[in-house]
Amino acid sequence: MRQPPPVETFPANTPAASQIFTTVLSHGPLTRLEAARRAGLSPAAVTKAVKPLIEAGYLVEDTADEGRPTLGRPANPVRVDGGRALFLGVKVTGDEIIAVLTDLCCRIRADRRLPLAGRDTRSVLADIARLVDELLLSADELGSTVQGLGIAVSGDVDRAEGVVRYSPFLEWRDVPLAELAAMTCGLPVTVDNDVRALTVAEQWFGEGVGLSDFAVVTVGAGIGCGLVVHGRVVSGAHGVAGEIGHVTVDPAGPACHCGNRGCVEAIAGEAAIVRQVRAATGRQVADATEAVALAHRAVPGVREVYARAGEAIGRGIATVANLLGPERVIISGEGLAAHDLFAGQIRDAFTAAAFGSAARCDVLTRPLPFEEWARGAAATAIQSFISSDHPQPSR
Amino acid sequence: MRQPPPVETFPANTPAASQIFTTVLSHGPLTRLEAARRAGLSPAAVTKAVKPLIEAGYLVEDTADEGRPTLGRPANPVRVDGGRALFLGVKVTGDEIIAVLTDLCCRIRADRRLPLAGRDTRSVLADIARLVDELLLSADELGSTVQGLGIAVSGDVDRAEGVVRYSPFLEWRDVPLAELAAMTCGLPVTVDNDVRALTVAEQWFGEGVGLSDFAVVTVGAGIGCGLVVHGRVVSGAHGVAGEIGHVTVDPAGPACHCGNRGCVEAIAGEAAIVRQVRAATGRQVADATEAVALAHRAVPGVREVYARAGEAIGRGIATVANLLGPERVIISGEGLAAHDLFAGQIRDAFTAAAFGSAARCDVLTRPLPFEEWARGAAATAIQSFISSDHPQPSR
DNA sequence: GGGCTTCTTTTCCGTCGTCAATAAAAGAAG
DNA sequence: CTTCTTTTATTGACGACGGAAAAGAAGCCC
Repeated sequence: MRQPPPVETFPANTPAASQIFTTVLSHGPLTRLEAARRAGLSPAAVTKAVKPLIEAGYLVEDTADEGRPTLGRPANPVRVDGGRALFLGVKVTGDEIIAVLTDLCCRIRADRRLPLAGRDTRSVLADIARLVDELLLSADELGSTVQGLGIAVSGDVDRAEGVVRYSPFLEWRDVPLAELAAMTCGLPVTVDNDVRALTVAEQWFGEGVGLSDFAVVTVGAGIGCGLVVHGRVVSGAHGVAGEIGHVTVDPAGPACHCGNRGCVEAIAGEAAIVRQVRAATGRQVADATEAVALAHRAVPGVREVYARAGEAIGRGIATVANLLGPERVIISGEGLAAHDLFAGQIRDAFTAAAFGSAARCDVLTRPLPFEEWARGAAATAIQSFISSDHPQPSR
Repeated sequence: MRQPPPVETFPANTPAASQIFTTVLSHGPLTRLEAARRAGLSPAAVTKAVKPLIEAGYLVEDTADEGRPTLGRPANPVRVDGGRALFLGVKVTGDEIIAVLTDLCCRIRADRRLPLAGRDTRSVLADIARLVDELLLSADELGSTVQGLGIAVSGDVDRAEGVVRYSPFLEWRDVPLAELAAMTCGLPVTVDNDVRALTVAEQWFGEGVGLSDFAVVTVGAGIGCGLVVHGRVVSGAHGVAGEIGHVTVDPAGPACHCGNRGCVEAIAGEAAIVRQVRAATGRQVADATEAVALAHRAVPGVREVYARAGEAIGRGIATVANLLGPERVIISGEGLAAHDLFAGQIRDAFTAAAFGSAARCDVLTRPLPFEEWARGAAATAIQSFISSDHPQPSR
């Protein structure tokens, strides 16, 4: 195994410094005055926080002198130097591992995929280590060092403890993944639920920037949901939240693997759609791609399946909006390949079922390449790095 | 109009002091060491925070020396002196006003009810003023002074601005109620949504004490829901949240006044139940009380109506649990008069529809006398008083 | 080159909370 | 009856942090 570089500590000890850095990270180049206003702090505090960050190379002065007002001393915006530090993000599914190398601004610099050799902890860890090694080489070529590794797993994950409590796809229970991976890779490791990781990425680097209340809904094999309330990602008292996939939208609907009937996932999940398309056409349909193709060829009955799926998703989103009143809902996921097939139904069902001001919620779709999941994992690593609450690799 | 007493300022300027006071308020008598542990502060901080609070009379040393361990210096617990300050809580419905006088510990000391003379702002304000005056007299008899007034109104309320954005029952739009009432009564006024006010009361003085994630579901004329996430009451980006009443539980269900079908409220709201009981029995049924009576007399078809209502409520609660993963759900409201008629169904439907760990959520029912709504309003006033973010009466 | 405006930095200061040492209040031991 | 032990509370020194205000800096305009 390659020896990873020594890990630095981030020179933002105080809450204010951390907050200012995050503000600049999310809102791009900012003058000190603007940063102060955005973070609700005094300009003096910004100067004090920024200085060590510039000295350490995490921030740089931006000499973009355009659109400057003609009067007064020119502003001196600062921005994050993305190349200053690199991070790894790994998404583990039931079949494969997707890994990305990102910079500090969470831009993807390299990526790798690897089919899963086996689902036992040992095998998965070995596969992760292999991809990590490859990406560490890419990092060397970029002339920067990797400061953390984020791993995203679907299921019940305790981020604080770095433990995968239960993963249905991997059939894992109480696996201390952060500790294990830290020992294997020699990097600080953050482990989180995949949808929450994606939500963090949206919150810091995507369409959730600056919003204190929003939701991310992922449409794919499952239907997931990440929630941000009061500016924080919701984890629930028992580590599980955002199970929009198992919100009942039709008590008379099809049975779901969860034991209930008419869950969103039982109508709009990938498996459910494939099953319904098969039933409607009487043809062999292997996967979602084929189902979409049939729909686009206007095979009778297929579009109706997607319409029903869109309706279920729209109702689910309306439920979230009615309960939490988010400012925005970001719909994402592999399932958006079929976007044109149900976008209208999502919108209609949402509008119909959203109550009062909840309808003012902004619903947008955002196509999501699969690497995005891994990028989410990297975002959690960046978050941990900045908050300096890294679980130290214990070896 | 009686001259109300001058308003004091609460001697807990620092966040830590405020937090320690709140901790003692919610958790009853606490030794300084315990309070420190609970609030996550040093014992020294507690001593410093407690001293001025004792001097000002808000805290008193409790000399309850029972169950003391036999060794070491005896602990010296402190508790809040409820009688030190009084508060008024007013709940305004479409028909009447309920007002309570509480002490600092939010114990009800006196209460009044008054049918609404009219629904226009002027008339309602006059009625509020009348009840406030009466209760200020009671306050004099108790030998303490009133430090704030809380008003709870159903609908879309902006607490920070003290404005009722929209109240369907009163047909109000953008009424600056806090300012108006402050001028009329000469007290600091806090205005909040009624369900949120009740949630605050549960959070500080009820079954939500010590929980960072829980929900309050009210069953009555409407079905409401207050949410606490990350220890804070959720208000939503547009001021509306917790609309569990308009979560769809059966797309084939009865039409709701909100324009949708199969909302929880359209099945389990008071009006819906009365309508269904009428249809099932063919009898004249005036209100919920009669409907409950019919059910208790085992009139055919009536119990089924309640069973359906319980199922709808249970599903709604399961939806909340699936999305937010609260630690507890507190079911409350006037509708609980029919508690025995649907408690079983609520529980069954919840268990069936709750996914994974969400089912570990603790669902409890809590009968709620109508004054409790007004007590919730008082709780918001207490909260404002302690946080010292009182909107000053501007006159 | 002053004057003006706006952004940034510096210096000083008050606040707050922790640390570590000390005091206090018992019962237990001798 | 004194001293020790144990636990709780208080004190005072200290350091960190962020704000206020004033000074400095860097342009444009005349």
